[in-house]
Amino acid sequence: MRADHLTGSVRPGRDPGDVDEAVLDVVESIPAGRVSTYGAVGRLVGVGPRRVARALSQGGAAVPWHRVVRADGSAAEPVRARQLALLAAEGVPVRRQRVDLAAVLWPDD
DNA sequence: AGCTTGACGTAGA
DNA sequence: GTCTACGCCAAGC
Repeated sequence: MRADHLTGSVRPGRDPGDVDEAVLDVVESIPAGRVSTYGAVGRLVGVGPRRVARALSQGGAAVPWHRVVRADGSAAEPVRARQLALLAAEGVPVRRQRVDLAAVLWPDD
């Protein structure tokens, strides 16, 4: 349980921590060799894409964050080079710094 | 309290 | 095909 000691208490339904947890859980479930997008993950979890990005920048170290790219297949700038390298190492088709989402987008089936 | 920033997305030029 | 503008939503100052 979350002891929200001081900060404006918790509201029923979804605590921020739970949302982040849900996002990380989805990202963790992305199969190797497949790639998803911030928007797709956000849709599965029920939050906006920026919330997904925020969650990854925060606790992405614990999940395969490199399997999440932008809607157009490009990688976020702060991690661009590293992400593309990791994806290429998994056999993900990358064309001129953009992932071929048509081939590896998850979920798609 | 308001303003700025950010691992985004979509639409229009 | 690329670039710009605007919307979203939460965190940080």
